[in-house]
Amino acid sequence: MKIGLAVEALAALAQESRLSIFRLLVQAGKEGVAAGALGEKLGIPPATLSFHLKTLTHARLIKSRTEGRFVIYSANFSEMDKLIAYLTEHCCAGDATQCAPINKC
Amino acid sequence: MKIGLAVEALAALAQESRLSIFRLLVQAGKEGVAAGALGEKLGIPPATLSFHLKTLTHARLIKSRTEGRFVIYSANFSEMDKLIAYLTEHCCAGDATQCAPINKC
DNA sequence: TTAACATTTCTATAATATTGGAAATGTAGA
DNA sequence: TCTACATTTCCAATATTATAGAAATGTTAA
Repeated sequence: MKIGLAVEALAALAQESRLSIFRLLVQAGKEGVAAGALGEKLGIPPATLSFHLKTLTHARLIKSRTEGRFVIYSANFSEMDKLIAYLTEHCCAGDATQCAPINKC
Repeated sequence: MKIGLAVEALAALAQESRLSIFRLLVQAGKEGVAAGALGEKLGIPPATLSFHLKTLTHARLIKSRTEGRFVIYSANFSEMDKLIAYLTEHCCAGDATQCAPINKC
């Protein structure tokens, strides 16, 4: 992963509404959640929600598919894992015993 | 972890200089690196570096100790792990087989 | 094709973050 | 104490981001 993409992903998550959206989608799994349902659950007006969804999508953290009139969003798990790997890369000068364990997803 | 702290940590990492500083410290391990050495390695002027170190410290992602005239910074590994756990919490509606594995530190 | 609905784009305003020079602070050795 | 050095604070200019109303777009069902 290149630093620019990591910064973009972190910036996308560094905002309360977007972090809530992302975590909700992580918890929802592959099936995802419709845009409207997200907005209703989080109390975010349509235009604002759309702005945040675009930001998360551009950062590759979420993806969407269209089903009829609905746009269903879901987390991009492999990109999340890449980001985490980037943060922990070459941790502790190679001495893994120094590092606390990371919970598996 | 509360969402406000997670947002603060992510915002701290969502900036190229700070992400570089953090990764350098993650890779350095417990011993850490002096402020000046960080600035020199990354080509960041003192005032700017100090601003970024303060931001990372306030977000609890790094910590410092004083040794003579030097201030030695090091990564706060347990806080990093908490942040990662917060992002992946309750992943995939409890179906762990849906999720890609996360590399251990 | 018309009406209802879901979502996005456009736009302006308000709020927040980044940068680095200059000065201040604190530490150590002579 | 005096001087050199490491780091931080102060400050102002500049850049970036968040918000949400209104209008536009696209989809479905009757």
